[in-house]
Amino acid sequence: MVPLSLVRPLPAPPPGNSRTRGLLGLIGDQVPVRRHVVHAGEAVYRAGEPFAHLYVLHSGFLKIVSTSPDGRFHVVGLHFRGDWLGFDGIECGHHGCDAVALDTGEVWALHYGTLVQACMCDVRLLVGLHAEMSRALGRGRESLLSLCTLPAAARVAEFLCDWAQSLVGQGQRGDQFVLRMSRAEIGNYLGMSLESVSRSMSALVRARVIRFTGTGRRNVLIPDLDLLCAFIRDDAAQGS
Amino acid sequence: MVPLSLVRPLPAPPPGNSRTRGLLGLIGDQVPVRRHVVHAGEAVYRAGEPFAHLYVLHSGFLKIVSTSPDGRFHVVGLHFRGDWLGFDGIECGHHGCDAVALDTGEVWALHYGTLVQACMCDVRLLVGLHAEMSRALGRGRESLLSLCTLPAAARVAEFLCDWAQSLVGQGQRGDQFVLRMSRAEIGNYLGMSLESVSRSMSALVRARVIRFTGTGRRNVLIPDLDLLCAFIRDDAAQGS
DNA sequence: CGCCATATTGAACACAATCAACGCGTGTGG
DNA sequence: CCACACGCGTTGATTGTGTTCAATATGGCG
Repeated sequence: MVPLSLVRPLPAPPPGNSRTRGLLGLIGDQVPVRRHVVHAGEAVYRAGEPFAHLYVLHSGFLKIVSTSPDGRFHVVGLHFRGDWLGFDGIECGHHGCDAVALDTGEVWALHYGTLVQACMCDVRLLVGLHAEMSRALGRGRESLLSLCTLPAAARVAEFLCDWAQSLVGQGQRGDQFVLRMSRAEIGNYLGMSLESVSRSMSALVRARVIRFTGTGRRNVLIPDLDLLCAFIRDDAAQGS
Repeated sequence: MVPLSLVRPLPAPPPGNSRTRGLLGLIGDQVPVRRHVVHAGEAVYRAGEPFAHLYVLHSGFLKIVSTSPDGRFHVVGLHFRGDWLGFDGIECGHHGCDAVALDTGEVWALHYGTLVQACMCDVRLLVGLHAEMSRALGRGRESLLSLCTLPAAARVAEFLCDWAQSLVGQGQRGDQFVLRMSRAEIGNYLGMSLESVSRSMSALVRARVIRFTGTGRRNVLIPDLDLLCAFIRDDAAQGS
Protein backbone atom coordinates (compact mmCIF):
# COMPACT_ATOMS: atom_id res chain seq x y z
CA MET A 1 0.00 0.00 0.00
CA VAL A 2 1.64 3.25 -1.13
CA PRO A 3 0.94 6.34 0.98
CA LEU A 4 -0.10 9.16 -1.30
CA SER A 5 -0.39 12.12 0.96
CA LEU A 6 -1.51 13.28 4.36
CA VAL A 7 -3.73 16.19 3.58
CA ARG A 8 -5.72 18.48 5.77
CA PRO A 9 -8.08 19.89 4.72
CA LEU A 10 -8.98 17.60 1.83
CA PRO A 11 -8.79 18.85 -1.71
CA ALA A 12 -12.31 18.78 -3.16
CA PRO A 13 -13.18 15.10 -2.46
CA PRO A 14 -14.81 13.48 -5.48
CA PRO A 15 -17.92 11.71 -4.21
CA GLY A 16 -18.06 8.01 -3.38
CA ASN A 17 -21.78 7.98 -2.76
CA SER A 18 -24.14 10.38 -1.02
CA ARG A 19 -23.98 8.63 2.35
CA THR A 20 -20.23 8.65 2.62
CA ARG A 21 -19.98 12.06 1.00
CA GLY A 22 -22.12 13.36 3.83
CA LEU A 23 -20.17 11.52 6.49
CA LEU A 24 -16.82 12.70 5.21
CA GLY A 25 -18.23 16.20 5.11
CA LEU A 26 -19.05 15.94 8.80
CA ILE A 27 -15.56 14.76 9.56
CA GLY A 28 -14.22 17.81 7.79
CA ASP A 29 -10.72 18.49 9.02
CA GLN A 30 -11.17 16.96 12.46
CA VAL A 31 -9.66 13.66 11.44
CA PRO A 32 -6.56 13.55 9.27
CA VAL A 33 -6.99 11.36 6.23
CA ARG A 34 -4.15 9.32 4.84
CA ARG A 35 -4.67 8.36 1.23
CA HIS A 36 -3.26 5.17 -0.23
CA VAL A 37 -3.19 3.69 -3.66
CA VAL A 38 -3.73 -0.06 -3.86
CA HIS A 39 -3.14 -2.22 -6.89
CA ALA A 40 -5.01 -5.40 -7.77
CA GLY A 41 -3.96 -8.17 -5.43
CA GLU A 42 -2.54 -5.86 -2.77
CA ALA A 43 -4.09 -5.84 0.68
CA VAL A 44 -5.40 -2.85 2.58
CA TYR A 45 -5.12 -4.95 5.72
CA ARG A 46 -4.64 -8.60 6.52
CA ALA A 47 -6.06 -10.89 9.17
CA GLY A 48 -4.07 -10.69 12.35
CA GLU A 49 -2.73 -7.19 11.77
CA PRO A 50 -3.36 -4.80 14.65
CA PHE A 51 -6.42 -2.66 14.16
CA ALA A 52 -5.97 1.08 14.25
CA HIS A 53 -7.76 2.52 11.22
CA LEU A 54 -11.04 2.44 9.44
CA TYR A 55 -10.93 2.83 5.70
CA VAL A 56 -13.14 4.44 3.11
CA LEU A 57 -12.84 3.06 -0.37
CA HIS A 58 -12.53 6.08 -2.59
CA SER A 59 -12.19 4.28 -5.88
CA GLY A 60 -11.75 0.73 -7.14
CA PHE A 61 -13.16 -2.53 -5.85
CA LEU A 62 -12.16 -4.86 -3.10
CA LYS A 63 -12.94 -8.21 -1.61
CA ILE A 64 -12.98 -9.31 2.00
CA VAL A 65 -11.49 -12.76 2.47
CA SER A 66 -12.06 -14.76 5.61
CA THR A 67 -9.80 -17.68 6.43
CA SER A 68 -10.40 -20.34 9.06
CA PRO A 69 -7.64 -21.77 11.27
CA ASP A 70 -7.65 -24.96 9.20
CA GLY A 71 -7.04 -23.20 5.93
CA ARG A 72 -10.49 -22.92 4.41
CA PHE A 73 -10.98 -19.50 2.92
CA HIS A 74 -13.80 -17.62 1.35
CA VAL A 75 -14.71 -14.25 -0.10
CA VAL A 76 -17.25 -12.97 2.43
CA GLY A 77 -17.78 -9.51 1.06
CA LEU A 78 -17.27 -7.12 -1.83
CA HIS A 79 -16.84 -3.41 -1.51
CA PHE A 80 -17.34 -0.53 -3.86
CA ARG A 81 -16.53 3.13 -3.93
CA GLY A 82 -17.78 4.89 -0.83
CA ASP A 83 -17.92 1.78 1.33
CA TRP A 84 -16.35 1.69 4.77
CA LEU A 85 -14.00 -1.10 5.76
CA GLY A 86 -12.28 -2.47 8.81
CA PHE A 87 -15.08 -2.63 11.38
CA ASP A 88 -14.20 -6.26 12.02
CA GLY A 89 -11.08 -5.18 13.87
CA ILE A 90 -12.77 -3.16 16.61
CA GLU A 91 -13.80 -6.11 18.72
CA CYS A 92 -10.49 -7.73 19.46
CA GLY A 93 -7.99 -5.13 18.35
CA HIS A 94 -6.82 -6.93 15.25
CA HIS A 95 -8.40 -7.59 11.90
CA GLY A 96 -10.16 -10.87 11.29
CA CYS A 97 -10.09 -10.86 7.50
CA ASP A 98 -7.99 -9.76 4.56
CA ALA A 99 -9.16 -6.81 2.49
CA VAL A 100 -7.69 -7.26 -0.98
CA ALA A 101 -7.99 -4.92 -3.94
CA LEU A 102 -9.50 -6.35 -7.12
CA ASP A 103 -8.41 -3.37 -9.12
CA THR A 104 -6.27 -0.30 -8.77
CA GLY A 105 -7.99 2.05 -6.39
CA GLU A 106 -7.60 4.55 -3.65
CA VAL A 107 -8.31 4.05 0.02
CA TRP A 108 -8.63 6.70 2.69
CA ALA A 109 -7.47 5.68 6.13
CA LEU A 110 -8.98 7.28 9.22
CA HIS A 111 -7.42 6.67 12.59
CA TYR A 112 -10.11 4.99 14.66
CA GLY A 113 -9.17 6.62 17.97
CA THR A 114 -9.21 10.06 16.42
CA LEU A 115 -12.47 9.32 14.67
CA VAL A 116 -14.01 8.28 17.96
CA GLN A 117 -12.86 11.54 19.52
CA ALA A 118 -14.53 13.41 16.68
CA CYS A 119 -17.70 11.39 17.22
CA MET A 120 -17.77 12.55 20.83
CA CYS A 121 -18.23 16.07 19.52
CA ASP A 122 -20.78 15.42 16.81
CA VAL A 123 -23.75 13.11 17.19
CA ARG A 124 -24.47 13.10 13.49
CA LEU A 125 -21.03 11.73 12.81
CA LEU A 126 -21.48 9.05 15.44
CA VAL A 127 -24.85 7.98 14.13
CA GLY A 128 -23.57 8.08 10.58
CA LEU A 129 -20.75 5.77 11.50
CA HIS A 130 -23.19 3.42 13.19
CA ALA A 131 -25.30 3.47 10.08
CA GLU A 132 -22.33 2.32 8.02
CA MET A 133 -21.74 -0.56 10.40
CA SER A 134 -25.42 -1.35 10.32
CA ARG A 135 -25.27 -1.43 6.55
CA ALA A 136 -22.34 -3.83 6.57
CA LEU A 137 -24.28 -6.12 8.89
CA GLY A 138 -27.36 -6.01 6.70
CA ARG A 139 -25.40 -6.79 3.57
CA GLY A 140 -23.87 -9.82 5.19
CA ARG A 141 -27.31 -11.10 6.07
CA GLU A 142 -28.54 -10.65 2.53
CA SER A 143 -25.60 -12.69 1.29
CA LEU A 144 -26.51 -15.42 3.71
CA LEU A 145 -30.11 -15.37 2.58
CA SER A 146 -29.38 -15.68 -1.12
CA LEU A 147 -26.68 -18.25 -0.51
CA CYS A 148 -29.11 -20.53 1.28
CA THR A 149 -32.29 -19.99 -0.62
CA LEU A 150 -31.32 -19.49 -4.24
CA PRO A 151 -30.17 -22.00 -6.86
CA ALA A 152 -26.91 -21.35 -8.68
CA ALA A 153 -28.24 -19.39 -11.65
CA ALA A 154 -30.33 -17.10 -9.45
CA ARG A 155 -27.35 -16.44 -7.20
CA VAL A 156 -25.31 -15.33 -10.17
CA ALA A 157 -28.21 -13.22 -11.38
CA GLU A 158 -28.48 -11.55 -7.99
CA PHE A 159 -24.77 -10.99 -7.90
CA LEU A 160 -24.96 -9.11 -11.19
CA CYS A 161 -28.03 -7.24 -9.96
CA ASP A 162 -26.22 -6.12 -6.81
CA TRP A 163 -23.19 -5.07 -8.79
CA ALA A 164 -25.33 -3.03 -11.16
CA GLN A 165 -27.22 -1.38 -8.32
CA SER A 166 -23.99 -0.53 -6.52
CA LEU A 167 -22.75 1.21 -9.63
CA VAL A 168 -25.98 3.13 -9.98
CA GLY A 169 -25.69 4.15 -6.32
CA GLN A 170 -22.39 5.76 -7.22
CA GLY A 171 -23.88 7.60 -10.12
CA GLN A 172 -22.30 5.32 -12.70
CA ARG A 173 -24.18 3.46 -15.38
CA GLY A 174 -25.44 0.14 -14.16
CA ASP A 175 -26.56 -1.38 -17.44
CA GLN A 176 -23.09 -2.00 -18.78
CA PHE A 177 -19.95 -2.76 -16.82
CA VAL A 178 -16.83 -4.88 -16.61
CA LEU A 179 -16.61 -7.61 -14.01
CA ARG A 180 -13.38 -7.26 -12.10
CA MET A 181 -13.34 -10.83 -10.90
CA SER A 182 -12.49 -14.13 -12.52
CA ARG A 183 -15.10 -16.90 -12.62
CA ALA A 184 -13.16 -18.58 -9.85
CA GLU A 185 -13.42 -15.56 -7.57
CA ILE A 186 -17.10 -15.10 -8.30
CA GLY A 187 -17.67 -18.77 -7.60
CA ASN A 188 -15.87 -18.56 -4.31
CA TYR A 189 -17.93 -15.54 -3.32
CA LEU A 190 -21.20 -17.20 -4.30
CA GLY A 191 -20.34 -20.58 -2.85
CA MET A 192 -20.14 -22.56 -6.08
CA SER A 193 -17.57 -23.89 -8.54
CA LEU A 194 -16.21 -21.76 -11.34
CA GLU A 195 -17.84 -24.10 -13.86
CA SER A 196 -21.23 -23.46 -12.29
CA VAL A 197 -20.68 -19.73 -12.58
CA SER A 198 -19.82 -20.13 -16.23
CA ARG A 199 -22.84 -22.33 -16.91
CA SER A 200 -25.12 -19.95 -15.03
CA MET A 201 -23.85 -17.01 -17.03
CA SER A 202 -24.50 -18.89 -20.24
CA ALA A 203 -27.99 -19.68 -18.99
CA LEU A 204 -28.62 -15.99 -18.28
CA VAL A 205 -27.51 -15.13 -21.79
CA ARG A 206 -29.80 -17.83 -23.20
CA ALA A 207 -32.65 -16.38 -21.10
CA ARG A 208 -31.87 -13.01 -22.68
CA VAL A 209 -31.50 -11.24 -19.34
CA ILE A 210 -27.85 -10.40 -19.88
CA ARG A 211 -25.50 -10.12 -22.84
CA PHE A 212 -21.75 -10.09 -23.28
CA THR A 213 -20.33 -7.20 -25.24
CA GLY A 214 -17.03 -6.86 -26.99
CA THR A 215 -14.37 -9.47 -26.68
CA GLY A 216 -13.78 -11.40 -23.45
CA ARG A 217 -16.63 -12.58 -21.29
CA ARG A 218 -16.34 -9.96 -18.59
CA ASN A 219 -18.15 -7.12 -20.30
CA VAL A 220 -21.71 -7.49 -19.12
CA LEU A 221 -24.71 -5.70 -20.52
CA ILE A 222 -28.07 -5.78 -18.75
CA PRO A 223 -30.79 -4.77 -21.20
CA ASP A 224 -33.45 -4.58 -18.47
CA LEU A 225 -32.65 -4.79 -14.79
CA ASP A 226 -36.26 -5.62 -13.91
CA LEU A 227 -36.10 -8.60 -16.23
CA LEU A 228 -33.00 -9.80 -14.42
CA CYS A 229 -34.77 -9.44 -11.06
CA ALA A 230 -37.74 -11.34 -12.46
CA PHE A 231 -35.38 -14.14 -13.43
CA ILE A 232 -34.18 -14.37 -9.83
CA ARG A 233 -37.73 -14.69 -8.56
CA ASP A 234 -38.69 -17.27 -11.16
CA ASP A 235 -35.60 -19.36 -10.62
CA ALA A 236 -36.10 -19.20 -6.86
CA ALA A 237 -39.70 -20.34 -7.21
CA GLN A 238 -38.54 -23.25 -9.39
CA GLY A 239 -37.20 -25.05 -6.35
CA SER A 240 -40.33 -24.67 -4.23
CA MET B 1 -43.65 -8.71 24.54
CA VAL B 2 -44.67 -8.01 28.13
CA PRO B 3 -43.07 -5.00 29.83
CA LEU B 4 -41.76 -6.06 33.20
CA SER B 5 -40.52 -2.90 34.77
CA LEU B 6 -38.74 0.32 34.12
CA VAL B 7 -36.07 0.37 36.73
CA ARG B 8 -33.34 2.84 37.54
CA PRO B 9 -30.94 2.00 38.95
CA LEU B 10 -30.90 -1.67 38.06
CA PRO B 11 -31.30 -4.28 40.75
CA ALA B 12 -28.10 -6.33 40.86
CA PRO B 13 -27.98 -7.41 37.21
CA PRO B 14 -27.19 -11.11 36.87
CA PRO B 15 -24.39 -11.38 34.33
CA GLY B 16 -24.94 -12.23 30.71
CA ASN B 17 -21.26 -12.49 29.89
CA SER B 18 -18.23 -10.48 30.92
CA ARG B 19 -18.32 -8.19 27.89
CA THR B 20 -21.90 -7.14 28.27
CA ARG B 21 -21.64 -7.09 32.05
CA GLY B 22 -18.90 -4.51 31.63
CA LEU B 23 -20.83 -2.50 29.09
CA LEU B 24 -23.99 -2.41 31.15
CA GLY B 25 -21.89 -1.36 34.10
CA LEU B 26 -20.66 1.62 32.12
CA ILE B 27 -24.19 2.55 31.22
CA GLY B 28 -25.09 2.56 34.88
CA ASP B 29 -28.15 4.70 35.39
CA GLN B 30 -27.59 7.01 32.44
CA VAL B 31 -29.89 5.04 30.18
CA PRO B 32 -33.20 3.74 31.48
CA VAL B 33 -33.66 0.05 30.85
CA ARG B 34 -37.04 -1.41 30.06
CA ARG B 35 -37.22 -5.11 30.75
CA HIS B 36 -39.47 -7.42 28.75
CA VAL B 37 -40.28 -11.07 28.99
CA VAL B 38 -40.58 -12.91 25.70
CA HIS B 39 -42.01 -16.38 25.22
CA ALA B 40 -41.01 -18.89 22.56
CA GLY B 41 -42.30 -17.72 19.19
CA GLU B 42 -42.83 -14.13 20.25
CA ALA B 43 -40.87 -11.40 18.51
CA VAL B 44 -38.72 -8.74 20.13
CA TYR B 45 -39.02 -6.79 16.91
CA ARG B 46 -40.14 -7.50 13.37
CA ALA B 47 -38.90 -6.41 9.98
CA GLY B 48 -40.36 -3.08 9.00
CA GLU B 49 -41.00 -1.86 12.52
CA PRO B 50 -39.50 1.53 13.27
CA PHE B 51 -36.13 1.34 14.96
CA ALA B 52 -35.77 3.07 18.31
CA HIS B 53 -34.13 0.62 20.68
CA LEU B 54 -31.21 -1.70 20.96
CA TYR B 55 -31.74 -4.83 23.00
CA VAL B 56 -29.61 -6.91 25.29
CA LEU B 57 -30.65 -10.51 25.67
CA HIS B 58 -30.59 -11.14 29.37
CA SER B 59 -31.76 -14.73 29.29
CA GLY B 60 -33.11 -17.20 26.76
CA PHE B 61 -32.26 -17.73 23.11
CA LEU B 62 -33.38 -16.07 19.97
CA LYS B 63 -33.12 -16.30 16.24
CA ILE B 64 -32.84 -13.57 13.65
CA VAL B 65 -34.94 -14.26 10.59
CA SER B 66 -34.40 -12.45 7.34
CA THR B 67 -37.13 -12.44 4.70
CA SER B 68 -36.78 -11.35 1.10
CA PRO B 69 -39.45 -9.38 -0.76
CA ASP B 70 -40.41 -12.52 -2.68
CA GLY B 71 -41.06 -14.57 0.40
CA ARG B 72 -37.88 -16.56 0.88
CA PHE B 73 -36.84 -16.54 4.51
CA HIS B 74 -33.91 -17.75 6.47
CA VAL B 75 -32.51 -17.85 9.98
CA VAL B 76 -29.44 -15.64 9.63
CA GLY B 77 -28.36 -15.52 13.24
CA LEU B 78 -28.73 -16.97 16.70
CA HIS B 79 -28.30 -15.06 19.90
CA PHE B 80 -27.53 -16.05 23.44
CA ARG B 81 -27.54 -14.41 26.82
CA GLY B 82 -25.54 -11.22 26.83
CA ASP B 83 -25.78 -10.62 23.09
CA TRP B 84 -26.87 -7.29 21.69
CA LEU B 85 -29.61 -7.05 19.09
CA GLY B 86 -31.15 -4.57 16.74
CA PHE B 87 -28.13 -2.96 15.08
CA ASP B 88 -29.66 -3.71 11.70
CA GLY B 89 -32.21 -0.95 12.25
CA ILE B 90 -29.78 1.94 12.59
CA GLU B 91 -29.13 2.36 8.89
CA CYS B 92 -32.58 3.05 7.58
CA GLY B 93 -34.59 3.69 10.71
CA HIS B 94 -36.51 0.45 10.66
CA HIS B 95 -35.58 -3.13 11.35
CA GLY B 96 -34.63 -5.39 8.48
CA CYS B 97 -35.23 -8.71 10.21
CA ASP B 98 -37.41 -10.42 12.77
CA ALA B 99 -35.93 -11.27 16.15
CA VAL B 100 -37.90 -14.21 17.51
CA ALA B 101 -37.51 -15.93 20.87
CA LEU B 102 -36.79 -19.66 20.80
CA ASP B 103 -37.47 -19.96 24.48
CA THR B 104 -38.85 -17.92 27.34
CA GLY B 105 -36.37 -15.20 28.11
CA GLU B 106 -35.84 -11.64 29.16
CA VAL B 107 -34.77 -8.77 26.97
CA TRP B 108 -33.54 -5.39 28.08
CA ALA B 109 -34.43 -2.52 25.82
CA LEU B 110 -32.22 0.56 25.63
CA HIS B 111 -33.40 3.63 23.78
CA TYR B 112 -30.88 4.17 21.01
CA GLY B 113 -30.99 7.96 21.09
CA THR B 114 -30.43 8.02 24.81
CA LEU B 115 -27.66 5.46 24.51
CA VAL B 116 -25.96 7.61 21.91
CA GLN B 117 -26.17 10.57 24.24
CA ALA B 118 -24.53 8.49 26.95
CA CYS B 119 -21.82 7.46 24.49
CA MET B 120 -21.02 11.10 23.89
CA CYS B 121 -20.00 11.33 27.54
CA ASP B 122 -18.05 8.11 27.85
CA VAL B 123 -15.60 6.87 25.23
CA ARG B 124 -15.41 3.42 26.79
CA LEU B 125 -19.12 2.98 26.34
CA LEU B 126 -18.92 4.11 22.73
CA VAL B 127 -16.05 1.79 21.91
CA GLY B 128 -17.73 -1.04 23.77
CA LEU B 129 -20.84 -0.59 21.69
CA HIS B 130 -18.76 -0.60 18.53
CA ALA B 131 -17.10 -3.78 19.70
CA GLU B 132 -20.50 -5.43 19.98
CA MET B 133 -21.38 -4.40 16.45
CA SER B 134 -17.99 -5.59 15.29
CA ARG B 135 -18.64 -8.93 16.93
CA ALA B 136 -21.98 -9.28 15.20
CA LEU B 137 -20.28 -8.58 11.89
CA GLY B 138 -17.58 -11.15 12.53
CA ARG B 139 -20.06 -13.81 13.50
CA GLY B 140 -21.99 -13.31 10.31
CA ARG B 141 -18.81 -13.80 8.33
CA GLU B 142 -18.00 -17.01 10.13
CA SER B 143 -21.45 -18.32 9.29
CA LEU B 144 -20.82 -17.51 5.66
CA LEU B 145 -17.49 -19.27 5.73
CA SER B 146 -18.76 -22.51 7.21
CA LEU B 147 -21.83 -22.45 5.02
CA CYS B 148 -19.75 -22.32 1.88
CA THR B 149 -16.79 -24.47 2.78
CA LEU B 150 -18.11 -27.26 4.97
CA PRO B 151 -20.12 -30.38 4.07
CA ALA B 152 -23.39 -31.00 5.88
CA ALA B 153 -22.11 -33.11 8.77
CA ALA B 154 -19.30 -30.68 9.56
CA ARG B 155 -21.72 -27.77 9.52
CA VAL B 156 -23.89 -29.49 12.09
CA ALA B 157 -20.79 -30.31 14.14
CA GLU B 158 -19.69 -26.70 14.06
CA PHE B 159 -23.17 -25.58 14.99
CA LEU B 160 -23.04 -27.75 18.11
CA CYS B 161 -19.50 -26.57 18.81
CA ASP B 162 -20.55 -22.92 18.64
CA TRP B 163 -23.53 -23.57 20.84
CA ALA B 164 -21.37 -25.30 23.43
CA GLN B 165 -18.80 -22.53 23.39
CA SER B 166 -21.47 -19.88 23.76
CA LEU B 167 -22.74 -21.65 26.85
CA VAL B 168 -19.24 -21.87 28.28
CA GLY B 169 -18.81 -18.16 27.60
CA GLN B 170 -21.79 -17.56 29.84
CA GLY B 171 -20.34 -19.68 32.60
CA GLN B 172 -22.72 -22.56 31.91
CA ARG B 173 -21.68 -26.11 31.20
CA GLY B 174 -21.00 -26.67 27.55
CA ASP B 175 -20.72 -30.43 27.52
CA GLN B 176 -24.40 -31.10 28.02
CA PHE B 177 -27.31 -29.00 26.88
CA VAL B 178 -30.74 -28.99 25.33
CA LEU B 179 -31.18 -27.79 21.76
CA ARG B 180 -33.96 -25.24 21.63
CA MET B 181 -34.56 -25.65 17.95
CA SER B 182 -36.31 -28.24 15.85
CA ARG B 183 -34.39 -30.06 13.11
CA ALA B 184 -36.26 -27.88 10.63
CA GLU B 185 -35.04 -24.68 12.29
CA ILE B 186 -31.48 -25.95 12.53
CA GLY B 187 -31.62 -26.98 8.90
CA ASN B 188 -32.87 -23.59 7.86
CA TYR B 189 -30.10 -21.92 9.82
CA LEU B 190 -27.42 -24.18 8.35
CA GLY B 191 -28.76 -24.10 4.83
CA MET B 192 -29.81 -27.73 4.54
CA SER B 193 -32.93 -29.88 4.76
CA LEU B 194 -34.20 -31.19 8.07
CA GLU B 195 -33.46 -34.73 6.89
CA SER B 196 -29.84 -33.82 6.34
CA VAL B 197 -29.63 -32.43 9.85
CA SER B 198 -31.07 -35.65 11.22
CA ARG B 199 -28.69 -37.80 9.19
CA SER B 200 -25.72 -35.66 10.17
CA MET B 201 -26.62 -35.93 13.83
CA SER B 202 -26.85 -39.69 13.49
CA ALA B 203 -23.46 -39.69 11.80
CA LEU B 204 -21.99 -37.67 14.67
CA VAL B 205 -23.37 -40.18 17.13
CA ARG B 206 -21.95 -43.03 15.07
CA ALA B 207 -18.57 -41.23 15.05
CA ARG B 208 -18.83 -41.05 18.87
CA VAL B 209 -18.32 -37.30 18.97
CA ILE B 210 -21.76 -36.61 20.43
CA ARG B 211 -24.39 -38.60 22.31
CA PHE B 212 -28.07 -38.13 23.02
CA THR B 213 -29.07 -38.36 26.65
CA GLY B 214 -32.42 -39.00 28.25
CA THR B 215 -35.56 -39.18 26.17
CA GLY B 216 -36.03 -37.02 23.08
CA ARG B 217 -33.21 -36.28 20.70
CA ARG B 218 -32.58 -32.72 21.76
CA ASN B 219 -30.46 -33.46 24.80
CA VAL B 220 -26.94 -33.36 23.49
CA LEU B 221 -23.86 -34.54 25.30
CA ILE B 222 -20.39 -33.75 23.99
CA PRO B 223 -17.88 -36.10 25.63
CA ASP B 224 -14.91 -34.20 24.23
CA LEU B 225 -15.20 -30.86 22.52
CA ASP B 226 -11.76 -31.23 20.92
CA LEU B 227 -12.88 -34.46 19.33
CA LEU B 228 -15.88 -32.67 17.86
CA CYS B 229 -13.62 -29.94 16.46
CA ALA B 230 -11.34 -32.60 15.02
CA PHE B 231 -14.35 -34.11 13.28
CA ILE B 232 -15.06 -30.76 11.63
CA ARG B 233 -11.49 -30.53 10.32
CA ASP B 234 -11.49 -34.10 9.06
CA ASP B 235 -14.85 -33.79 7.36
CA ALA B 236 -13.80 -30.50 5.78
CA ALA B 237 -10.60 -32.08 4.45
CA GLN B 238 -12.65 -34.95 3.02
CA GLY B 239 -13.97 -32.67 0.31
CA SER B 240 -10.59 -31.39 -0.81
C1' DC C 1 -55.40 -44.05 24.69
C1' DG C 2 -54.96 -41.70 20.50
C1' DC C 3 -53.57 -37.71 18.03
C1' DC C 4 -50.21 -34.61 16.44
C1' DA C 5 -45.73 -32.70 15.97
C1' DT C 6 -41.20 -34.13 15.61
C1' DA C 7 -37.48 -37.21 14.40
C1' DT C 8 -35.39 -41.06 11.91
C1' DT C 9 -34.46 -43.81 8.03
C1' DG C 10 -34.77 -45.59 3.21
C1' DA C 11 -35.04 -45.02 -1.91
C1' DA C 12 -35.10 -42.27 -6.01
C1' DC C 13 -33.84 -38.20 -7.94
C1' DA C 14 -31.60 -33.64 -9.03
C1' DC C 15 -28.46 -30.14 -8.86
C1' DA C 16 -24.06 -28.87 -8.63
C1' DA C 17 -19.10 -30.63 -8.18
C1' DT C 18 -15.57 -32.85 -10.39
C1' DC C 19 -12.87 -34.48 -14.13
C1' DA C 20 -11.63 -33.59 -18.73
C1' DA C 21 -11.32 -31.59 -23.28
C1' DC C 22 -11.36 -27.70 -26.05
C1' DG C 23 -11.38 -22.68 -27.65
C1' DC C 24 -9.83 -18.21 -27.36
C1' DG C 25 -6.94 -14.21 -26.51
C1' DT C 26 -2.53 -12.50 -24.93
C1' DG C 27 2.12 -12.31 -24.27
C1' DT C 28 6.71 -14.24 -25.07
C1' DG C 29 10.53 -16.05 -27.40
C1' DG C 30 12.55 -18.20 -31.34
C1' DC D 1 6.16 -12.87 -37.90
C1' DC D 2 4.75 -17.04 -36.41
C1' DA D 3 4.82 -20.80 -32.93
C1' DC D 4 3.89 -21.81 -28.58
C1' DA D 5 2.60 -21.63 -23.84
C1' DC D 6 -0.33 -19.89 -20.44
C1' DG D 7 -4.40 -18.03 -18.18
C1' DC D 8 -9.09 -17.87 -18.54
C1' DG D 9 -13.54 -19.30 -19.96
C1' DT D 10 -16.79 -22.62 -21.95
C1' DT D 11 -18.84 -26.97 -22.49
C1' DG D 12 -19.50 -32.10 -22.04
C1' DA D 13 -19.58 -36.51 -19.29
C1' DT D 14 -19.68 -38.55 -15.00
C1' DT D 15 -19.93 -38.69 -10.12
C1' DG D 16 -21.59 -37.60 -5.60
C1' DT D 17 -23.68 -35.00 -1.95
C1' DG D 18 -27.78 -33.50 -0.43
C1' DT D 19 -32.88 -33.00 -1.60
C1' DT D 20 -37.21 -34.85 -2.11
C1' DC D 21 -40.67 -38.15 -1.42
C1' DA D 22 -42.31 -41.65 1.47
C1' DA D 23 -42.76 -44.80 5.23
C1' DT D 24 -41.97 -45.64 9.91
C1' DA D 25 -40.82 -44.49 14.90
C1' DT D 26 -41.05 -41.72 19.07
C1' DG D 27 -42.65 -38.60 22.48
C1' DG D 28 -45.64 -34.97 24.34
C1' DC D 29 -50.17 -33.81 25.57
C1' DG D 30 -55.09 -33.55 25.35
